[in-house]
Amino acid sequence: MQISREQESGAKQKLRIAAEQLFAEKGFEAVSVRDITQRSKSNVAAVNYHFGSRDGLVASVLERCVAPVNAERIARLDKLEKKAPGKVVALEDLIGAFVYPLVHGVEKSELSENLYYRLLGRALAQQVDGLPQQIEEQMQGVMRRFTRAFGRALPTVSEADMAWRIHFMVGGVVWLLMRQGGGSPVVQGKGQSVAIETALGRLVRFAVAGVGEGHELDAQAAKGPQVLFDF
Amino acid sequence: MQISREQESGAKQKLRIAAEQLFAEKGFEAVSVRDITQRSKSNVAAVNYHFGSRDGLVASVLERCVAPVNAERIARLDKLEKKAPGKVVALEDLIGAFVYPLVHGVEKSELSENLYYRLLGRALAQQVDGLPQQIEEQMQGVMRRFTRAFGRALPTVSEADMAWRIHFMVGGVVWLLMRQGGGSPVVQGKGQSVAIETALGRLVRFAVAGVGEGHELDAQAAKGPQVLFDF
DNA sequence: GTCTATAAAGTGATAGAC
DNA sequence: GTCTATCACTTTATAGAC
Repeated sequence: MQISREQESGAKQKLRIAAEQLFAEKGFEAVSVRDITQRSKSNVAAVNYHFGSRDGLVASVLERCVAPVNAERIARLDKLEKKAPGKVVALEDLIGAFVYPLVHGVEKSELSENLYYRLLGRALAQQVDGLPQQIEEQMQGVMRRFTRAFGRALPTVSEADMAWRIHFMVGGVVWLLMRQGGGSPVVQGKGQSVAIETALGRLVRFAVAGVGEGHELDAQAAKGPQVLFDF
Repeated sequence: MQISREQESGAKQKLRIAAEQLFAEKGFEAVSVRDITQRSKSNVAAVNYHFGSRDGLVASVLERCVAPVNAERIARLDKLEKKAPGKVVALEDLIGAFVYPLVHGVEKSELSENLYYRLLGRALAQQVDGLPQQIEEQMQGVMRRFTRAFGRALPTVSEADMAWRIHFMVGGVVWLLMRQGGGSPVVQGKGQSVAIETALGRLVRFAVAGVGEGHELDAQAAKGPQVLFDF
């Protein structure tokens, strides 16, 4: 039976889901083709038939994971910039547009919430070892657009400084995702597990303060370089 | 020849250095025993002789990497708390005590700066998949002590909220380390590579703002819950 | 499309010579 | 301590039957 371009056969889907689960649990390097075909109850040749190779499957999972997040980020940023043309988009709105799309794919995913976030975190962390070129370029495009928008929101912050602040924010995002899926609550002590929306809300507050650091003071008294925290 | 407890034989050291390099480059999962013995120009049995197993070598590298950082963190925190007994240690000093020890081991390391930070970042990120129990416990002890100290510095912030803020700060640390060692500059655009001290300084500023978020306002007008950034 | 069988190379670990 | 040879097993990938 012919299947439309957007769909995948049942066997292919079963394969992909098993792969996503295992990658989320153990990481992309620590899972063999046999682990995947065993869990999806298919045979060892299936991965190569449907995805060309193990690497092809990994790339496919990475793309399905990351691309929708980036698309949603751009869509939200577009909307914000169109809503008030010529005006500056507020910092908290920009950070929200960058952070909240992370929950966008969870409903469509066949994985549990925890596993989904863990997978997404691992996928984003793969930037360290290099993502497939296509995703890498998409990622760079997103970062460029957001860096520019952040720069407009905080004109007194230098481009290099802004890039670092965004970098630290991204670190918070990736770390939150990777550990959110750990099964055990992240917060020590009384720690109970917490919904991702709550955690993302806290992250946005944190990032607004960190990224906007010193800016409200520059704005109220824009007279040369501020040396508020000097150490 | 007998060697003292603190030293390691030349062969063992060569093995460890090669392992550290390869782990930093490719990650702990993606390096085989043979990769390591080839680079260190020893034989395949050497790893098992000196470290018991591949896992033993990984654990040894993780410990040599992480333990000194944690020890230095505790030492600095001790010093800060002893300097002004009964008084509250300032937030920026606490964050400095948590962050700056990360550069403590680079001089003693035989690795290049970039590789060293990449290795340290990967080691810290291993918390996601579980560190050896000993290190895990040490890590938890450090986090507990710092969380308490942070709580004293910012008494208006709830324990759970504080844990999350520290969590995001840690994310920034891990991400910075993992990407600092990427070879290519982290900062896009004009991006030139930057000394770790500069980057850590920026991270500290970011974290002081993020962790202390809303606190200066609570302090100047401590009248019930603040809803400054509500979205 | 699905599956078995198998190729070809790689894996961690170890016995035993030196 | 060092090294070679080798074991027992796993790895990705593919040829070819159905």
